[in-house]
Amino acid sequence: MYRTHLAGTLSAADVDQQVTLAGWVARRRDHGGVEFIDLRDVSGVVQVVFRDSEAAKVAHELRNEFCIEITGAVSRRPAGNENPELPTGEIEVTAESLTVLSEAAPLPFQVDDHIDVSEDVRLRHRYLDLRRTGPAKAIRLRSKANHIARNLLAEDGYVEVETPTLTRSTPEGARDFLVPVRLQPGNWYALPQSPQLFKQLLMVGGFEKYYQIARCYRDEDFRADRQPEFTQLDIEASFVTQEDVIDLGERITAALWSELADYELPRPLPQLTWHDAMDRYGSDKPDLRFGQELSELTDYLRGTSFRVFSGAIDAGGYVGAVVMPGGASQTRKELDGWQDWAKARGAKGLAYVVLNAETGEPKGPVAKNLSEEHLAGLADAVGAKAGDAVFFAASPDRHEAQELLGAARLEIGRRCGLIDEDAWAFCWVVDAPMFEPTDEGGWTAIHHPFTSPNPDWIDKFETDPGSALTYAYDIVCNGNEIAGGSIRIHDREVQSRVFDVLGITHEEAQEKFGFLLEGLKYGAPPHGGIAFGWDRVCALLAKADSIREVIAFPKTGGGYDPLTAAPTPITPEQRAEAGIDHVPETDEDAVDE
RNA sequence: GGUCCCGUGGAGCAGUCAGGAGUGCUCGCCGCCCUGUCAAGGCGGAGGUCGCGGGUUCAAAUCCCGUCGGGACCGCCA
Repeated sequence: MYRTHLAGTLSAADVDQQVTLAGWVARRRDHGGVEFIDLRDVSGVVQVVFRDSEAAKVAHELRNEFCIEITGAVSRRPAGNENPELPTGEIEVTAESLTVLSEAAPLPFQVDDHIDVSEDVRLRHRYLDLRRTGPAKAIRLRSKANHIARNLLAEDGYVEVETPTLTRSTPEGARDFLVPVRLQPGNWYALPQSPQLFKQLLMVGGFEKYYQIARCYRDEDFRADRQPEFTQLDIEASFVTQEDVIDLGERITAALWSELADYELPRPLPQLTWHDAMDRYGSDKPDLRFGQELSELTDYLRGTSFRVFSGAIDAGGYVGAVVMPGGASQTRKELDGWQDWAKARGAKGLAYVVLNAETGEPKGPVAKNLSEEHLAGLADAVGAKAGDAVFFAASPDRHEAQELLGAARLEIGRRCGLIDEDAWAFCWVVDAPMFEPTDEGGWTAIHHPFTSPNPDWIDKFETDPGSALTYAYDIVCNGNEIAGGSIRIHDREVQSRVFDVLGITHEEAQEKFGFLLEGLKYGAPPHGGIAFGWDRVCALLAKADSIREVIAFPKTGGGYDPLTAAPTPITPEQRAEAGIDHVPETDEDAVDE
């Protein structure tokens, strides 16, 4: 045994105890005749004093982050020398012996909680970064989250099942990571984008309740909340309705937030339909921490001579607005800045009217184009008052215009300080559409192609694919989708009709996921599930800006791992052996995808 | 694929707009001093391809072009 006690657990109750401690030199304060060391281990920090001993001579050689072992007696600190900042501040350990277990080279950065270090440097020496309180705490929090979820699901009779990571491409829609197969040159595994099909087959397999903390892989561009490999808490159950899954999702979320964020979820959580969310917030993951709901003006402005609006209205589209409180006081430059902001996200611009702070009189370039009547009632129509700015979006594509307003709403929330950073606001978004139009005039699944239409549409979704609704549900927290799921199709006939709408031929369906369709033949139970974006959940609980904070060894934006320097080139031998360069003998050998 | 920001001793910054000697700050590092500190203190010292390449100029950290790396966002990611 290297030690008898943990540094951070010592207290006045241990006075006169002889203890052996092992850990790191967090800080040293050398006064010549007496030297203080803050000894840090996993439990915390305690002050070690070196004075008048052989050990004291060696102690002068200590440097930060040396790994050491000391033996000595616990004593109460001299009166007036207590440190109320430290849990162990009442006592100290007077070292009688000191062993240096491992010296530390000069550090690339200070292992010190109050020092700012760039993320790049932190990740390159992540093992040092993780010695710091904040980063360590985030990873420990994630461990607790895993534990909470596993406990709850196990008590509910859920079975943890691992599924393959070397598998076949599944149709989530992202780009696959591919792995060459030495034994079958020209054939490749795909890393799973999610365990979706496997978990459905586990339902066919009669497990009824499955979960897994599953690693998933998608080869797309990265963001603060995206990594090439990420984790889902993946759940599926048989003989469940949407209400059952929503209840389970809420119980898991409630347990996590109760235990890790000291927040009790107001259950049941509010449910918004997907269309409500779009109409009111311009987003399918609305941030409900603040108001500023959108106003639809399509009918109000019908008949306007302003071409930007009439064009959208006449095309059967949408005109709407969002209010920026106090926005009339913005300078011309700031208002122009909104145009650049809108253009940066692909819009033509962001029309606006400002209401004079004293008179409420509407002003601005757009105001000149609107009739007296439209201007007179505008403030009431959008819920604005004198001194506010009103931003408009108009488009033949209703959702496109709403999404622009939704993005503007979030920007307004940020700029006007409307968002309480300590607040939690959860909701479900339900009744999502099944399909959305593709650029080629066809249809694509909004969720995934195994999502069941709801009972209103199950017999007729082909007749109006754009309006058909699904049994799909997302849980949203502060504007983040933290989990999403659906009731699946368990009927081969329905599944095949969905493929028809998606323009997937029978042959293509067989080629891509024939194994699922085959499985559905043999008495597949009704089933559904949900998957939590685990990195995002943990990041929210940790109040972290990026999911990289809750990943032990994350990658940077380019998919680069600063610690291992992966990915790396391979040797010619590896290349030859992997079969990467295999050329199909005939065109028929190449799978057309 | 696109837009914006950043790159200066080991760490974090200032200096760049308005060109004039590698100039400055905080921390760390090395040496010496110091018996009650706790982000200890004092004195002294070392440490630089101003990301890289090219251009303009008498002169470039600074201006221009390109490039690499990092970050944020749009596209993309059901």
